[in-house]
Amino acid sequence: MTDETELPGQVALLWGLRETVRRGRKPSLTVADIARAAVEVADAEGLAAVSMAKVAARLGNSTMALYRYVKSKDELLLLMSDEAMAERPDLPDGLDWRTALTLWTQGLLAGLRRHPWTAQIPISGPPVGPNNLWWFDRALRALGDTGLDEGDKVGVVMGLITFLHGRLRLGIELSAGYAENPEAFGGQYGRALTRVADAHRYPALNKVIAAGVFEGDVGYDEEADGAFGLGLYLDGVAAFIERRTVGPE
Amino acid sequence: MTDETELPGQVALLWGLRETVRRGRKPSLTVADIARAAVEVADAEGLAAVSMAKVAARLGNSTMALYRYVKSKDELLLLMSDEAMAERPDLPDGLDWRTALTLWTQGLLAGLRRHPWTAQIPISGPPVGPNNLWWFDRALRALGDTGLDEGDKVGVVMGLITFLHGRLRLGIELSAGYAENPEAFGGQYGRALTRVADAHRYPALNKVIAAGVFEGDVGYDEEADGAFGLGLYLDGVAAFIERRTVGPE
DNA sequence: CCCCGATGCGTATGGGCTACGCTATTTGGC
DNA sequence: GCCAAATAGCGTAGCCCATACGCATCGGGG
Repeated sequence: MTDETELPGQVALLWGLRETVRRGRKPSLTVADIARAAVEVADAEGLAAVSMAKVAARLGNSTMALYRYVKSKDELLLLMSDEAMAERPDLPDGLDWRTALTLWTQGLLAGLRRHPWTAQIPISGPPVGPNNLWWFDRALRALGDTGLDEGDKVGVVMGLITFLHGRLRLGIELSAGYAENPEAFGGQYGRALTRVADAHRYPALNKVIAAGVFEGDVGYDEEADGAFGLGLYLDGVAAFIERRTVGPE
Repeated sequence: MTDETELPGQVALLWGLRETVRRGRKPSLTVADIARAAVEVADAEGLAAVSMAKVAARLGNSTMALYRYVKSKDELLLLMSDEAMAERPDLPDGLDWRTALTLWTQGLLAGLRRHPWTAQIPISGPPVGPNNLWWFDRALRALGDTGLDEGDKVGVVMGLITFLHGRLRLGIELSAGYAENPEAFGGQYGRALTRVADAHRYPALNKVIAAGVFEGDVGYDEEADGAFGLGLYLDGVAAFIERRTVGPE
């Protein structure tokens, strides 16, 4: 029971733990090279443009050479989703939990904005890559001195991550769509809705439209919602911490 | 300015507003038929299995026939993402906002659990389909008598939807992965982490592991997080409503 | 009754993933 | 020094996919 529980292959892959080899031709690539090249393609041309052939070409190898490093394209996608979070900002220690989590969120979102395609990669399991775990650890650390027990900390962080994944999809993906196709938004949006959503069946929606909320651009104001939705969640966390630390102990 | 501002083609498609035709052969399908068939395929075999050929076969038509109704596969995906929310539960009126939003959330999540692939469809614009707008309207209605102004209501609902999208990805997609591949989770998860995440670089994470939070199954407890994360957000909303209605007016 | 216009669809093109087997390269053991 | 084993690199080919194009087919208006 000391050591050799076999690691799930994908975990080993993410951490670069390949058995040191003796015989045979030397590898000309590393798994990390491949992940980086794939991320570059996705950043430049979108996730749909990531093909084994294109990634291989960027590395100066043939398509099939990649399969010596990666079992399938799905494995490559897994690598990419860890590589996308590779940029780790400086997060100073010793801040109060709310400031720390706000900075953490901003840092994470900044990274995700650089790789908006992460939202399109299906999630196949809990986080196991080194970069994902680093972010997880830093969020837990921010809650270090709140007096919450470890299980509650995980709950709070999971909730926050949950929120951010939604933010990624709605905010970032939506603004990417906006950048590509502004005429679908703009004043047209509210006007199209009135044409189609009659007041009888959608009363609350029509009240919003009548109040002019959708006038002008609907480009999803990052700043506003970032402060808004996240702020509300953190308010809830604050209330939770108070409840927990006043009650027991 | 009375009427004929051209609707964006995709909006017309979603609402079934095609010009009534006079001459020519009769269509054997409707756009709704196609959307339904595509949803059935995705439910049964996953989004990746949705191909024009498979959808057409299920309808007894040839592949190319679909292109008389839909310009591209992307348009079909748009139709699917509205069709996936077609089931509209009874949401009683006259509840307080918090109960109403909780019920709303549960109803929405129940639908999404039946169509977990929705998380993988890229978002290309604001909601325009009839079903999406129905859900939007009902959430706004739940906030009807809170005294918030219309813009704030939209903010709260957007935040909630943001949260739910994350929930969809992390909760639902993750449990789908769990169902397919339980051995990647289970007790193995915590154990794999200790093998790989050394205590020096991930101190907060290791404290959590040491506390036994990851013992047993990590199947992402739907109930727990549903109440947990959502509850925290709603607590924040409650504080917000209080602030807003006490301050002005 | 005929013909215009719309639908249905067969074919072809260009791309994608990946199984398979051959070649090239490296090194451990003798 | 040399061989054999082990490994990397990759060309080929099979299969599936989205979709452009052109022709066959149908149905109602004149």
